[in-house]
Amino acid sequence: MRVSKEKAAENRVALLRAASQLFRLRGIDGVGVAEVAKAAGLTHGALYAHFPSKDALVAEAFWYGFEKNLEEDRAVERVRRPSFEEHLASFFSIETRDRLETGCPMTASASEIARQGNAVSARFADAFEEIVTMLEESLEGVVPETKRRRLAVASVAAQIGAIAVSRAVAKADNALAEEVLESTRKTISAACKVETSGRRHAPSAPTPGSS
Amino acid sequence: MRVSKEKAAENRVALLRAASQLFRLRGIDGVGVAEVAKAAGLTHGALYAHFPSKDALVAEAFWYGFEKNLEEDRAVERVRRPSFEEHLASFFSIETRDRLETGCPMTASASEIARQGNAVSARFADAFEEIVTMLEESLEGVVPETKRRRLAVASVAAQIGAIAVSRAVAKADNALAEEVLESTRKTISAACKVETSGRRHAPSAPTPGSS
DNA sequence: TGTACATCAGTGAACGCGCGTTCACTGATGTAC
DNA sequence: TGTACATCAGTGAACGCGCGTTCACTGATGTAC
Repeated sequence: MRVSKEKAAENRVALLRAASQLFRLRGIDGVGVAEVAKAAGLTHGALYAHFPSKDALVAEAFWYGFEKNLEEDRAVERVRRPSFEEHLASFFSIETRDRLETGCPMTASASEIARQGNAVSARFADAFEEIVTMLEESLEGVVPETKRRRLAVASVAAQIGAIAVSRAVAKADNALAEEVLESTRKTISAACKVETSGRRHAPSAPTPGSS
Repeated sequence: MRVSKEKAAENRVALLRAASQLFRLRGIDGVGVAEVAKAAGLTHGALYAHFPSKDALVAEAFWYGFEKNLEEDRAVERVRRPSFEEHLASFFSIETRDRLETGCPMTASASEIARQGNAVSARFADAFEEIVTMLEESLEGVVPETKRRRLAVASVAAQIGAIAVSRAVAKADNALAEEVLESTRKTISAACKVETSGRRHAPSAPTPGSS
């Protein structure tokens, strides 16, 4: 039976949320459309009233999950912009690693995205750029302008790797899983410091004392 | 019909090679046992004479692919041990990124491994440690002993992330894909240098001049 | 060395199951009068 | 405002297909005598 426009819009969001979480948790190939629809409180047929194919659902669900994560970060930023070091502490935390189904889809599905179509690849690239921009802003006044983007790009790539590795080895060797996060964080932090030391660069912002 | 012991052993290796390459290329959930068997020149039934389940095949195929890659590196090392910078140049190269089905299974399947069982997780942890040890050796005489492992762990984690990201965005934005590799390599290299500068550490080895 | 026979790697049909997608149908919604 | 009706989100059966796994069978291999 037909439902109201508002209800239909709600159902669409419910489908995206369910798809997004399930894909992160069990992989894109590991979840069927029927399960996504059921988790959203619908039958599989209804899904095709909202998305033309599973591929289309994957692309939109990836973007939905990414935006939800970024919104949280932006909400934090409205209160106070976190420093680069604070971003790193969050990126490489055990909490981030253990938040699989609600965490960043880039990290949860990194190696699977390479096998998806152009639409998903483009969404991934956009998402990557957005996170890089956020990190670049946190480096203003800390690192010379010419180095900021390079450090931000490397930080995001390293984070995606460290979280994926930490999740992969966690079942077999939790100590190693934690070491990977901490070692990568420290190393990126050190790379940031080497770009900072020995020059004056930013207009006026002070370099905050970091451990 | 029964085959000779030698032929059976060859078939087992053919199954592992086919499984290993197909899983890297199209994902663990994206390849069925029948396709693996066919690629090895057998029928699916034969696969179960060698492996009790697909799960067992996955774990063994992962290790097979990893060992094949490590053997190549060891062959190179027998001629001349590459420097840390040379390892980085290889880790973050476009050639490495484009070698999906014969490249390191850790990189090809990073985010999928987290969803596999304990056996695969343990194999991943072992593989990670082996690569870290290789990198640590290349840092002897370059970086103080206490920092070597930290840098090696971070380098491998960062490489896995950078390659995964580069593959994910390549279809949509190849310039970004190349930037990710280069930026991450430079940043890890900088982190290595900051640990080197301003101290004497290694017994007697000279620090090679690197660009 | 030659013969008889047990072994077992490999074959291919069959199992139940879930996959992505289609479609005739339902019935509340939203609109035209 | 009340009535008639077109719209379309959602239902659920059905489609062909491939999945992982099992198993009766085959026949060359390897072994015991």
